[in-house]
Amino acid sequence: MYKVKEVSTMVGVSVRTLHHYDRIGLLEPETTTPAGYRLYTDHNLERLQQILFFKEMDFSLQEIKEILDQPDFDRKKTLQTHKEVLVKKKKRIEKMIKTVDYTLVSIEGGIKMENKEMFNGFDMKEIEKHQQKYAEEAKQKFGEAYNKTVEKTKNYTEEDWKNITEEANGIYAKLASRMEFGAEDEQAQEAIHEWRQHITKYFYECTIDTFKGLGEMYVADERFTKNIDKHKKGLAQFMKDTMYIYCDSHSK
Amino acid sequence: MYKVKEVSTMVGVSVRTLHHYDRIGLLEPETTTPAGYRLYTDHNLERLQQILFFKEMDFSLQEIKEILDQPDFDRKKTLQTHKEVLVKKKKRIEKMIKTVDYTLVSIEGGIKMENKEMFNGFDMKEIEKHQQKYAEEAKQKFGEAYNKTVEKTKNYTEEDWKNITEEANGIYAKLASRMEFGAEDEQAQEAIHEWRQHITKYFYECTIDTFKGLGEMYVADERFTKNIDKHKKGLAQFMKDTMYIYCDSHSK
DNA sequence: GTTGACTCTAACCATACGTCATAGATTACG
DNA sequence: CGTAATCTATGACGTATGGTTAGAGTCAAC
Repeated sequence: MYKVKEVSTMVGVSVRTLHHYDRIGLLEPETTTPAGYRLYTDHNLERLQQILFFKEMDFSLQEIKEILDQPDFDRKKTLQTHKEVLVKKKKRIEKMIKTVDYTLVSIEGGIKMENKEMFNGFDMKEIEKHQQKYAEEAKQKFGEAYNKTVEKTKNYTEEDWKNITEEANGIYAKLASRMEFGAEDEQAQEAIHEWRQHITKYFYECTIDTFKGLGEMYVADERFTKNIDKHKKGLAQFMKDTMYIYCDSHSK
Repeated sequence: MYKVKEVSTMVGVSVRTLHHYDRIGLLEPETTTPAGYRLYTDHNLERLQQILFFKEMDFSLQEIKEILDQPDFDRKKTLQTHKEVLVKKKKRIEKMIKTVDYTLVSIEGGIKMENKEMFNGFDMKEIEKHQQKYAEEAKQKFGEAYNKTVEKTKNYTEEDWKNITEEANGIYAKLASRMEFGAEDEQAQEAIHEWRQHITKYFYECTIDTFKGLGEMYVADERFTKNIDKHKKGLAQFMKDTMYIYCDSHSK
């Protein structure tokens, strides 16, 4: 049980923010002392992490509340939708940068910029319309099945997790031991097949396409790479190669 | 003289916004009727355009007020500073997109993401610190010379502008007439030299580097291209090439 | 028992307007 | 000229996310 200050320094949010989240019902502490002190559990902290994640993604607190409170919510679709918004924002910022560049060159080069041209790149209303559209769509999807994806893992016990982790580690070890024989090594291919079965069994149906994309992610995103290379240096790259061969020979 | 509704539809802002800008002293109408109706002049509209420009650039209304009211303000530096903020924002969004991608793949591939990793890419506080730093710097620069750049052209009369435009058109015509002879044509080189002199005389000291950058902008930014090609199709490209040769032979 | 660190609630502040509500002004039309 | 429709004005409340006091109670240490 943590008091506000502790949570505050641990997670990096202000005490006021915790008060605020409590008031709007976004994050209520598990219990309070007789004196009214808020006491947060680890469970509360987890929710706070989730809140911060979606906040980083630029969801509003209201939206986050709806997302987290509605157990039937499809996180995946929401994230995909949200990604489109982000891409649009990025494009808008790129346009802003371009316009600033243009303005700077204009100042330097003495070109008189007509006001109309100055605004050429922008169409805020269009952008806002899009954002609204996406927001509405996202809200409509709020009623859909949340745990199609997440519920599956949500109900795993500590015991389950231990087993899953052990199995995974076994596969990692097998793969690591075959690194010297190259990605086409038969036993490596067997192991990588096991890996796909593992994912499908415990997490999500892992199609060939998904599996291939996953492999690419292993080396493209350092957070994956670092995690995997904990077992053996270079394993991430090896897994990617092996997965590539595997997918190639399994795709029709 | 335009009434609120007219301005509103002309420029595309709400009446309420005009009221607001009036109240905070950002944009006060030239006069009012005895009945209190706001009457805006063309001059007011120009200021409104400027306001919208800076707003698009994500300046706050307060900042815009300071920028526009302080005649000793260096727009160029402010824009440069601001550009850095934009670039940072862009990078942040890119990270957000990456994290969303990561999360999606994680969901699909069944990788359990540790919370700490989930936040790997982010350091909001750092970003905010930077933004604040830039904002402060920008504010400090607010006292500096505004019209080092802009005042020069600000005092030009209609007559001046007519002459400048005529001279510019002459140079454009000369260049257009030499397009068939290629960028190294002597007369083209002469004309492009005149163009640089023209810019330096009427607008801003145009160094070789600036001139070269300007030339690139002519083809890289369609707003420039379109403007220039009004005189003759392909002129922008030709000017860029000619400027390139010119700068090459004049550098050092 | 006193001090210092921590906690609580309440309330005001800021952004950039949207959204009424109420009332006066202007314009169009018959 | 009378009336309706349209436009305008001010005023005030609401929104979102907390920051920032302010006054007061709580807790642990010395």
